[in-house]
Amino acid sequence: MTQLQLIRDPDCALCKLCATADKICQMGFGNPRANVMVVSKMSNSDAWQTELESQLSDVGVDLDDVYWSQAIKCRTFDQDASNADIKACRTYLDQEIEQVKPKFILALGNEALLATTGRSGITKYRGRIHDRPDGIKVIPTISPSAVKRSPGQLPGYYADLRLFVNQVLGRKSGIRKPRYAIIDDREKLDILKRTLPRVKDFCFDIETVDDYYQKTGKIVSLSATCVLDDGKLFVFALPLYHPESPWRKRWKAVLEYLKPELEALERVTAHNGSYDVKWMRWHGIRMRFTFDTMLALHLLNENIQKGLKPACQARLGVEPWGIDTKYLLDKPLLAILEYNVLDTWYMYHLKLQVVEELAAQPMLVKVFKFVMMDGVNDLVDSEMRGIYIDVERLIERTPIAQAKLEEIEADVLEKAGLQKDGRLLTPDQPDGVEDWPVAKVLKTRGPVYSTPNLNASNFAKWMLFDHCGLPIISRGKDKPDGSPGDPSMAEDVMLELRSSHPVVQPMLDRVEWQKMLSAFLLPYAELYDEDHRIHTNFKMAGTVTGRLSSGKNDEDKISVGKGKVRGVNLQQVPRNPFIRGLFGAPPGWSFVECDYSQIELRIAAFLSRDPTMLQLYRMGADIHKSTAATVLGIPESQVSKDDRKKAKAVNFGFVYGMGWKKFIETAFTKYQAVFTEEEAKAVREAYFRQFDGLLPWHGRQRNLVNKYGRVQSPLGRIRHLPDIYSPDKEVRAEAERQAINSPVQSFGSDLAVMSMVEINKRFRKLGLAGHCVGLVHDAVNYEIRNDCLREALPIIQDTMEDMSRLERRFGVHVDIPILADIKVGTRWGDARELTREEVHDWAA
DNA sequence: GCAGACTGCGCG
DNA sequence: AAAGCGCGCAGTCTGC
Repeated sequence: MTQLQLIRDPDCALCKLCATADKICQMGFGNPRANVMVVSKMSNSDAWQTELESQLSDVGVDLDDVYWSQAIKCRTFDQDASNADIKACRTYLDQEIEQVKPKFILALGNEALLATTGRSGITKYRGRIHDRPDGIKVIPTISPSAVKRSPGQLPGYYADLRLFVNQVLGRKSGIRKPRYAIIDDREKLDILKRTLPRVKDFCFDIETVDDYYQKTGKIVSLSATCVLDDGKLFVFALPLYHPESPWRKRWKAVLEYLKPELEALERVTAHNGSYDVKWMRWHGIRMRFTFDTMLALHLLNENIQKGLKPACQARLGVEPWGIDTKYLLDKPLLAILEYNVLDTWYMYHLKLQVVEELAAQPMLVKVFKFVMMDGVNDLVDSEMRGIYIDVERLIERTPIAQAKLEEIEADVLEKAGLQKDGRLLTPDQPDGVEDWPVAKVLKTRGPVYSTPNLNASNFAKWMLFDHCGLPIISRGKDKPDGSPGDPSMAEDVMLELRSSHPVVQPMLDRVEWQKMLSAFLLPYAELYDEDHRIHTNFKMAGTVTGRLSSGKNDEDKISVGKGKVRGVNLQQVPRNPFIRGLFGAPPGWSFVECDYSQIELRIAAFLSRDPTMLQLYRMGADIHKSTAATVLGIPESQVSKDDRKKAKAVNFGFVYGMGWKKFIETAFTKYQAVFTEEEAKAVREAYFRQFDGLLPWHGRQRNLVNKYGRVQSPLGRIRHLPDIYSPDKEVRAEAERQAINSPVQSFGSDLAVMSMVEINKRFRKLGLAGHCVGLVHDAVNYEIRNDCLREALPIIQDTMEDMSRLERRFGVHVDIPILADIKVGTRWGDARELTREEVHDWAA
């Protein structure tokens, strides 16, 4: 003990915390020879310590064998510890570890994770075993205080604690490992082929190298845990492309051999099956899958980690398993097969659990089936098909944008009074002048540009705020060391400075062109395939509300730039026809976009029961126009197009709880509309007088989330909002606003997905040549062969607007009209909106 | 050279 | 009294 206390430095000033700490540099306590060290963020209060001890005791930790320590040795609640503070403090913890020599460390919270492993990101690393260079095993989990704030985290937290104690006691997991058949000769392959028709549930997983659409893409193995018609389990591993595999040269033929049986499977289960199914379809096996454990987990709790491994560890208490899948072909085949099998084995057990939980909530089962599973299977088609891009236009427009950008940048430098060819700012920059140039550039380790970097870089900030002398209106976040953040170059700031200096306007202009090039034109040029199509990756579990997210695969995010990697976000294609008009339909086909008209506002009317909104929608009135008239205090007939646009900001903002302050801000940045404080307050008041059902609805949602910690969409989708239990009232208020928005957004998005599924179904039934190429929250995009337009257009619009399926499936009666607008053209950006008559009489 | 934090901006 | 919501990605800078 004395030895340990010697580590302490009561005069420590390595970080800023000592300024407010009630006791500086406090060491840990407990058994100085313990096998187990528990590291918290700071020293715990007595109450916390008692609770923590009882939790650990619950799962079987011997409290006499524990040394209790902290990442931060100074205890203070007046300021937050930054990563730098934690790192500074590590010296004491390291010495403690050195002296105590524990075999296992339980790290509670991100601070403790950082202090014991040097890694940051507790949600990523929790529940995994980290081997320190000194041989000590660290198991991180979330902090007990996070669990207090979010009681939904409790099961996962306890699972991590159990994993920890199992490691300490050398215990194995609850689920025994399976025996499985390795299909490595013709006879076994035939047995498999004969067995597949008896399979009632096929829980499968594949191991792969590279991407499915590349020539180098191979399926290394396929495994499944199968439930047979007699209820027995059959587990197999089929080696495919691997140096040690008997099928290494015939792996595609093997798949082809099993194709009829695989395609006939009744129930197919996978974890993130979109991935596996894409591979199978690419290799000619037209599989649909019926149960995705990842999507089920997401539906049950949108806030938790959805990976197979963390989920199984948390729910089944199994030990971490797995191999490094990076250079799969160099790994021993048997290890791969074992890993592959375990994935399916645990997936099967996971499914047993989640099926039970879903079954207890019949509404969720329907969302799962009709929105998620139906949706994800159709989205796989859309992703694989891709969206057609007009390569000629792309090639033509890219240099236009580049030239425009160069021109603007030259203008910027000229207006700033700088030379255009580099960092030299004034002629004959003498050495030692305290200016931007060489000295400062060389001090930073970033790239040294031959031309100035006018993005929000140090150079640009120097140019605007030092060289041109613009006032600093707002700054970014404070630096970790407490110094003030960098001056902001955000759009609203620039807009405000526009009149102060001629350099500002071209700076504003260049942002738009820079973004177009770097975020759209250049990536598109890299990503289109030989059929001139661009592919995205839709995630059904990518958002907390049930919306889809779109973009690259997670794995691909790292390797982007190292070659052609698929995946572009098709939900953020600029509305500007210069970009949006690049997408469209191939020759002979048309691009059709059908989007719900003001869907979220209609849903807000439906849910809030606001009489005025309901009335307006039932009359077919233009609610944005009406709002414009109300807030501007003018008759509707005098509302201009611009006024209507402003009213959109009003509607969408106020419906979800925006205050007058934020309203002034968004009205200015988004619509260049200037409101004074009084005007903004008056507008807000007028708005809620006009729609006097909205605030009571907000109140109802607030009550619900306060009472239950969650809210539900009309279809039963649940949004868990544990932040409502936060001691911080701003955090609670945020949860309340989310409680208002969530059911609306959720319902709207489920409507769009179900419409897509139904449209696809009807197209298939009628044999129409029309394919969904994307879904943008409240809009579906289709490519339709021209000769099918006549039949297809009314189907699309009618299906979108038809709410009778909802009534039949969910018993939800939508009592206001839901309308969808339809646009047809050869290109997305150029498409023309059709009247109802035109939709139903396209031939003309 | 990589990873993470942060800003800023594209979409609904 | 005050409070929009939901995403993904490019780019910069910093720490290691």
